[in-house]
Amino acid sequence: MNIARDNDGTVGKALSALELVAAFERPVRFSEVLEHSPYPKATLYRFLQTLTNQGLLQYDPDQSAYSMGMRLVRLAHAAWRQSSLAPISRDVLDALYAQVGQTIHLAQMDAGQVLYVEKRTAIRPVEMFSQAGKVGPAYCTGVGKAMLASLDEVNLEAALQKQAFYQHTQFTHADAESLKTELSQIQAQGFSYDREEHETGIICIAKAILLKGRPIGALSITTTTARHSFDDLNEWKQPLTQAVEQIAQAAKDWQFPTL
Amino acid sequence: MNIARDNDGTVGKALSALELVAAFERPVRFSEVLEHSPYPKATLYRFLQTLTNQGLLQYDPDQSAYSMGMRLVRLAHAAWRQSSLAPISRDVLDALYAQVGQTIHLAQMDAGQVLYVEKRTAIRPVEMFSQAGKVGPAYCTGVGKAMLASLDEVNLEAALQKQAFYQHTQFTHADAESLKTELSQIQAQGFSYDREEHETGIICIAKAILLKGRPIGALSITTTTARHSFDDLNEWKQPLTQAVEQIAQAAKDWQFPTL
DNA sequence: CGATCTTGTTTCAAATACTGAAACTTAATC
DNA sequence: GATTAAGTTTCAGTATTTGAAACAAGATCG
Repeated sequence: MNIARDNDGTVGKALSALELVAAFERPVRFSEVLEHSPYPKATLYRFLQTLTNQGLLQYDPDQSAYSMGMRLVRLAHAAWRQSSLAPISRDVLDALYAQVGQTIHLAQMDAGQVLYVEKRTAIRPVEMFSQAGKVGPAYCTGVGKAMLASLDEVNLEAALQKQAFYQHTQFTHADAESLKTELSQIQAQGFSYDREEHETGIICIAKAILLKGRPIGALSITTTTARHSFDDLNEWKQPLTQAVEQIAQAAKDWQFPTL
Repeated sequence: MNIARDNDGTVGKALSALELVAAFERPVRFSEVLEHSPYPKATLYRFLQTLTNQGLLQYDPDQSAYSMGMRLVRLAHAAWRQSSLAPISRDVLDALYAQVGQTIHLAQMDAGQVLYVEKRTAIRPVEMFSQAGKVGPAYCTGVGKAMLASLDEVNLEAALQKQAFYQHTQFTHADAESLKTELSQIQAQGFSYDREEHETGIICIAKAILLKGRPIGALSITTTTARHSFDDLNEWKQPLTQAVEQIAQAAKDWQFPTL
C-alpha cells in the first residue's frame, strides 16, 4: 500500500511502524506488530517506544498492547481546521443538504485515495471521526473519479499506480485502461457518476472542486437505486455545480493550499 | 508547552517541528517557522521536507507555505475509532442528551490537557473535528478537574506541572495549592464543578469515568448562569452518574486501553 | 517443581544517518 | 544592474541508529 513513502530516514520508518499499528484497528501486542513488520525486533521495539513517548501511540500495560495515541487527534484537529475544505464549506453543505435532502460527501485526495472530510446525512447530521477521516478507493467512487479526471498527466499516472482495482461489484472498473476511458468522458461532461461500482444499490453524482485548474476536492450527492434512477441524478447538476463553485470561491479567498 | 517530549531522537525533533507548524493555525512560510524554531536553518528545512514527503505536512508552491497534512486526519480516524471513548459512548450520550437536553462533553486526558472527543449540542448535534480534537485546560474545566481528582500521586504531580494557571476569570484557580484543595473535595463528593472558572457565565457538572481506579475520561453537562443556578446542576447527578457507569462498563467490556 | 518455550527488553560495536556552518542559487527590491 | 532577502544544497565531523545476540520474565509443560 505504501510504496514510495518509506525513503525518509528514521522518521519515515517510525511512521510506517505507526501505520502498521493503525492497520490492526484494535490494540495489538508487540509480537503481532513484529510479524507484519520488515524491521528486526530491537528496531521495531525502539520505534514503538519512541512513538509511545511521543503520544502517537498509547501503551496499555494490563493488556501489554499498543493502540493509536490521542496526540494524533489533536494534530488532526489542526490539520482539519487549516488544510481541509471542511471548515470553509460548512455553510455551503448545509444549504445544499437543505435543498436536495440527500446524503452529501465532501472529499479530498490523499496518497491516491479518497479521504472524506465532511458529510451530511439524514439520520445523524454529522458524524465525527467515525465518518470524517475515513478513506475510500478513488477508482470506483464518484468523488474519486471526479478528482482523477482533472489531474494532470504526471499526477494521474502516479495516482493510477496506487489503485487496487479490486472488483467490488460487477460494475467496478477492472483496470486502468477502462478507467481512463471514463475519465476523459468525465472531463468532457464535467460530472462523474458512481453506477454501483463500489457498493450494489448505491449511486451518486459528483463534481471536482478546482483551484487554478487543479482538483482540491470533490463533492457528491448520493442515493440508492431503490429511490432514484441514473437519470434522476442529473436533476442535481445545478445545485451541485453551484455548491462546488461556492466552495471553490471560498477556497480561493482563503488562499487554500493546492494539492 | 512541550517540555518533556523532545528526548526522542530524530523522530521527536521532527514532531516538534510539526507541532510548530500546527501552532500557527494557518499556512506558514519556511522563514516564519524558522524564527520560532530552536533548530538551525538546514536542519529545520530537512525536517519540513521529510514531514511533507510523509504527508504530515502539505506544501503549496504558489504561496510557498506549509500547512498540516491530510495523512494526520486519516491516522486520527484510526486513533479515534480504536482508542477514544467516543465510539463506545455514542448511544449513552444520545440517551443522556435526550434526557437532560443540555450541552454534553466527553473528554480524555492528553499531556496534561483535556481533549474533547465527543459532544452533543442543541444547535448542531455533532460537530466534526471543529469540536472533537479540540483541547482545553485541565485546571479550570469540569472534566479536567474530575480526571485530575482521580489520578494517583505520581501522575497528578506530572499533570500539575503542565498546568498554566492562567487567570481566565476571577474564579479561576491561581495555583496548584488552591486546585489541590478542591481536588480532594471532588474526590470525596464524586463530582466536579466548573463555577465560571474558564468562561464567565458558563457552569458545568462533571464526573470522571474510571477503569481499574484510573480515569480514562470524563463526562460533563454544561449550562449557563442565565438559565441555571449552581444548585440546579445537582439535579443532573443521577443521569450523569448513570451515563458514566454505562460508559465505564462498555469500556471494560471493550478492553479499553488504560491511560 | 524444575525444565522448556514464548515473549519482551537490553546491550554494544559497527554502520549509518543526522547535523549545521557555509557556500550557493533564486527571486525580489531598489 | 546592484543589493538584499529567502530558500536550497554541500560536506566532513559527529551523534544516532542499527540489529545480532545475550538476557530477563513469564507462561506452559512434563
